[in-house]
Amino acid sequence: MQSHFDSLRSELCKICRSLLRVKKLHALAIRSHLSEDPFYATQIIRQYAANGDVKSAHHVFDKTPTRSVFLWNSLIRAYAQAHRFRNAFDLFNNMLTTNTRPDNFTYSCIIRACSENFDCSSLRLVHGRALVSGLGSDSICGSALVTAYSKLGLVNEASGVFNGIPEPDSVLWNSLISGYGYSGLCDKGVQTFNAMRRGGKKPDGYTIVGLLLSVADSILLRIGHGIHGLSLKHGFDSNSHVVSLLVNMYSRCKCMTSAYKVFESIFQPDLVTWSALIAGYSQTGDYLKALLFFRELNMKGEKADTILISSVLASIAQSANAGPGREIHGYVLRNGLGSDVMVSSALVDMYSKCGFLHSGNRVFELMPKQNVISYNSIISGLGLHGCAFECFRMFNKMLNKGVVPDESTFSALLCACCHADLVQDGGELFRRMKYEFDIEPRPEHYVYMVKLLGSAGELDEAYNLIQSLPEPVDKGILGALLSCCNSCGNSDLAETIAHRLFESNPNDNVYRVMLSNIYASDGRWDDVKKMRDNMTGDQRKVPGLSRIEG
DNA sequence: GTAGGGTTAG
Repeated sequence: MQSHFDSLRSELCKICRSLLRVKKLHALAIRSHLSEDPFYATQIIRQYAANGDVKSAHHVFDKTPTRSVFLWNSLIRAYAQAHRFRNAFDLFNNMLTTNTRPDNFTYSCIIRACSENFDCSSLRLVHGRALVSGLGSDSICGSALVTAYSKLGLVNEASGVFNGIPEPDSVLWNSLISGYGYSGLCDKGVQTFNAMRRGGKKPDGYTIVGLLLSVADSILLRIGHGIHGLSLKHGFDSNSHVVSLLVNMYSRCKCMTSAYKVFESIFQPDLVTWSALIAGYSQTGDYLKALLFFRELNMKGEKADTILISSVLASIAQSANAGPGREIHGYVLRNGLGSDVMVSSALVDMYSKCGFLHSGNRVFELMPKQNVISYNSIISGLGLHGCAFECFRMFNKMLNKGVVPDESTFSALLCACCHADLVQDGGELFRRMKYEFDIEPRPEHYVYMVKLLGSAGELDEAYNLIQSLPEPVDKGILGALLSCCNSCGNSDLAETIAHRLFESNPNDNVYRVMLSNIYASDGRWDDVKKMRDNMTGDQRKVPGLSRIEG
């Protein structure tokens, strides 16, 4: 405990020393009559901003009578980096009323702020102003625009900006490649990369990262291998961004052997790379390895941060063994991370999935501020424990607090209705989701509705719901109805649904097994045999193993 | 001006 306080005190001292240095520098500039010089004032603003003291930075700005474009840019950037977007925009608007014209760096800073604030209309407005100012073919402004549009999901607009710039530099090429990466457009990314090479531009670490971003499925593993080869060829394998993304790419492709090989090849992996490996094991279901590597990291004396702790808690939730979760909860409290919304939400989920709903509830109630994810975690936990009416109360509390529900909130609520067989409540929530909250139902919402209707014996209603959907209907939704036909003993409807599933999933024997079971319960043994004879491949089941940890 | 890890949806 003592060493923990020592380390906190040392961190605090470092911050104070750094801020003290800036204040001393500022005082010195005042004494030397340099504080009103825009050059020195800009440097001091930057130093205050780097130490998180935007108020003092603004004070220096106010006291500087001659305001250069650098001075304006430094304060706008200070506000943008502190996520105080309103202040940054106001300052930008004030700047427009002065004789100091914003330059390409002012625009790029404010463009980035628009995308970080998910403010598409302001982005378009700023883009228009940049064009009027004659910055339409400026690479610096252009790369910020390409990135901003891509991050808001408007990749076509991003490529429009790119095409408007006659001689793109490497940064602009990289911005477009990353834009396709964020959008999951792997082919487009590779095409742009080839065009970049034809244009005589050399790839760098940013290029490789941009390309790797879209490789998120094992179908694309061949392309991932190719990009990996390219990064080795160009010597980017020691670039920490490239390395962590390679680990992440192999994890997303469910190829943990390769992910580990990359990790193992690095001399000193940083926290992000450790985190990518641990999250990879966690997300591919290998929670034991995830925990093992978390312990190894701790043994090295490295400090885990909130992102890493959240990943590890997700692993523990899968393991359904609260012991290590409690240990990590202790670590969280000792390190003052208990007020972090991401960590607390992961704790709520971990406790409820490990069977300790009360502990999860307590963490939830002690959170200084809850967001949509924390509410989703507690609603899901309550639903999992069969407390449907508690879920509804929590949902109302969430609405009263002004927290806007999302798709996952309704997944958790509908799931709770399924657990408690509340058909009418489920139907009402499904309607509210669509019409009151304007959320388009996703396949899992239909799965819950079909399960709800089916388990209440309302198979026709469930079938009508499916018939209202455009083709191709998700196999999970059809599978849910097939399963309900089994419990209700409706073999006619089961045949119709099963044949739709056979057509779209000819190699998936699970639906043949389901239909044959329905035939069996009807005593239609000839049909059972036919169905079993139609199966492909090896049908032997691997025996399951269970374990309970005390 | 461009790049990396994250919590909920059983």
